[in-house]
Amino acid sequence: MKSVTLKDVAKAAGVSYATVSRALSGSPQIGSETRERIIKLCDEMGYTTNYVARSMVMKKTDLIGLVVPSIDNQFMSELAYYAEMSARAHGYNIMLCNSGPDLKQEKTVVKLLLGRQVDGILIVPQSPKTYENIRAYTDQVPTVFLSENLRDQPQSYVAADNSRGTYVGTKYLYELGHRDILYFGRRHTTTHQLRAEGYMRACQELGLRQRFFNSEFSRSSVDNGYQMAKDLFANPIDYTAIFASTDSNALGILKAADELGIDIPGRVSLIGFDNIRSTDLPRINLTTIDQPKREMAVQAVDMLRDKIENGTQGYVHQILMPSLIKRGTCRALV
Amino acid sequence: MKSVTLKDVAKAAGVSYATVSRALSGSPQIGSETRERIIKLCDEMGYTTNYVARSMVMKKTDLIGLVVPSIDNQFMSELAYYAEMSARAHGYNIMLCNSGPDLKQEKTVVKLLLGRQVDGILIVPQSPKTYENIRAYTDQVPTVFLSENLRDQPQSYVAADNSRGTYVGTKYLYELGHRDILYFGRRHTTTHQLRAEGYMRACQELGLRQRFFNSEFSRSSVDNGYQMAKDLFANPIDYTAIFASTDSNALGILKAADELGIDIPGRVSLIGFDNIRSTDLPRINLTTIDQPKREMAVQAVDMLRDKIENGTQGYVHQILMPSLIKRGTCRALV
DNA sequence: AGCAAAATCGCAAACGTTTCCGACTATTTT
DNA sequence: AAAATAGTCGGAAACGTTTGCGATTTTGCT
Repeated sequence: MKSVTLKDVAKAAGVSYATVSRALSGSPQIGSETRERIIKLCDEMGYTTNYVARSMVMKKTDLIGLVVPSIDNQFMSELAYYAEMSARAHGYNIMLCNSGPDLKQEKTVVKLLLGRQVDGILIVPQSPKTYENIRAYTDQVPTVFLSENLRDQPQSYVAADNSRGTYVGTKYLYELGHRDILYFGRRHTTTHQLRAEGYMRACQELGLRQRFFNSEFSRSSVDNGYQMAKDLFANPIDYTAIFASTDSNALGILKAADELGIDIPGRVSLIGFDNIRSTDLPRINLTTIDQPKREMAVQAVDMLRDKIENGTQGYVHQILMPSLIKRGTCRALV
Repeated sequence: MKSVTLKDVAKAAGVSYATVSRALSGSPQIGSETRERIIKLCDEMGYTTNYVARSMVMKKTDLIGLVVPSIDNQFMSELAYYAEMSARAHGYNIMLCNSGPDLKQEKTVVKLLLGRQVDGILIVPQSPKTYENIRAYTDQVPTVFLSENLRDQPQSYVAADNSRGTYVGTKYLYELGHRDILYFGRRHTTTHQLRAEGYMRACQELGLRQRFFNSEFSRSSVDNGYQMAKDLFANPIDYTAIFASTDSNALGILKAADELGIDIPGRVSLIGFDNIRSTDLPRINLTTIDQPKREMAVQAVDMLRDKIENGTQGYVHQILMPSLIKRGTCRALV
């Protein structure tokens, strides 16, 4: 359990440990024969540099704190995957924290991350209140928000163009012949406001009536989508398509519809948003709007690296293009 | 960006920084009035203890390395969720690494984690070769394997009783009236050997013929399940049920069957293994064997904590009970 | 009131690394 | 041949914390 230190190999090599450090770091300030001798000795002795000691003097941990509401969630775990891969490719490691359901825990974990001396924080906010919740810390360490649109708030973030997503989605529905499109979902976060706005803009251009069915729940899960959809379907169905603000909600709608014998897409077409993995499953085959999760994640770590390594100060907002994924839950009307 | 240190609050309080340290750590070796005064001063000044400096002297980082093949995977992200929650509840943070597709990357990341001085490593192996692959490191730091059954190898692990899972699954199928049950899946890891064994044992007890259809792929995804299933269904269907060694494979089978017009569960019943989230989706509703992911994760970090904190040496094998989840893809034969 | 004991606090070492600066050697220049 | 220069290397400080030990003060007891 006791690991070999610089001092150990220095003693073995008969040099000072400053020399060993220089040999490893590739400093020009050292002879090439001694360097090679030391390097060989290092891996013979199984030396690996102690990053916590290194971090101490370098005042840099090469650590990025990644905080997500819950990693147990297809959307976030996909983001996390790409973020970790990209971060590690650039020499960073990821410290993962679930910010859980409440704001208190979210604040707790970013405080923890600060104590860990992370070089930067990548956070996908759990609620619109997150910005205020952790604002006291965001000026202590480079921070970028991920996936949530903060509009023009003074905070760097990368998100999909949510408004455009719903816009092209309802246009697609229109082209399929749909004239009565219901928008299903909450509008409590900026992201979801934008999604609703994209729908509204398309409706205006197309001369369509705007119809909303709002979920009052703050968390978007298939369960509450299901509950809401049962309420929805208790009323007469005077629309031919539903735009769900979220794939999870769309899945809930699908479940309710199946139970009630409402044919999708026969009776009503359905389109979701996010393109989480589950939408591509057999029998589900949900038409949806893709958020470019890979791009979002790598852009976010690039942005963060820029702040960390170059000390870039201002706030940059990166908006990525979503794309329509045509699958099986939208029917063309004759 | 410059954070306040012990020395800063010591100066402000007019005491030595040793005193401040003791005040925070709750040492009895300090007056209660000075303690409270210092503590108040600390959060006035926004002091948070620097964990890297602390780790340096304590020779303990309170860090657990979590390495998974890819966090982008429902099964692993669920494990990761519970592991992080449980770890943090006990004062540990999680350093997340994807071990990627190849053994080289897996070895690389555990070496990295060693350099990071993590107190322990939690690893869900990417292949049966993982044990050999990282054995050089597992005696340098407490390590527990997660989800993969290592049989009686000298390595602590926690896994589900895979053999029992398939055993009760095929018994269930039998009770439903099925007499021709095909086992679908690879058998290259110990875990999958055990699953196959459970099936075989049940078949022997029940007097059933054993039928196998093996996937030669090493990775279990819905895509290769789909490819294999298309091959399978090219042959005559002389069985009434399929036991898929994995939910992912089961999903692939479902896809192939739907395309070919083979009714599930009308023509053939289907049961999976793992109980990943997707199996509970509408229209999928896959009958499956649940791995108790939450229990597995918390038991794994408990085991790791025991090694870390108590220096427990030996190898302990924790086998958790799976359970049958009856859903809609298994039909009773009249 | 005097002394032992307990309580409280400061000093300084230590953890393992990086890097500035100075010292020493070998090489080149005048 | 002497001096300047370049090339190598070691000494030591520094990063921010914890903690053993000693010093000082306060308390308790007779």
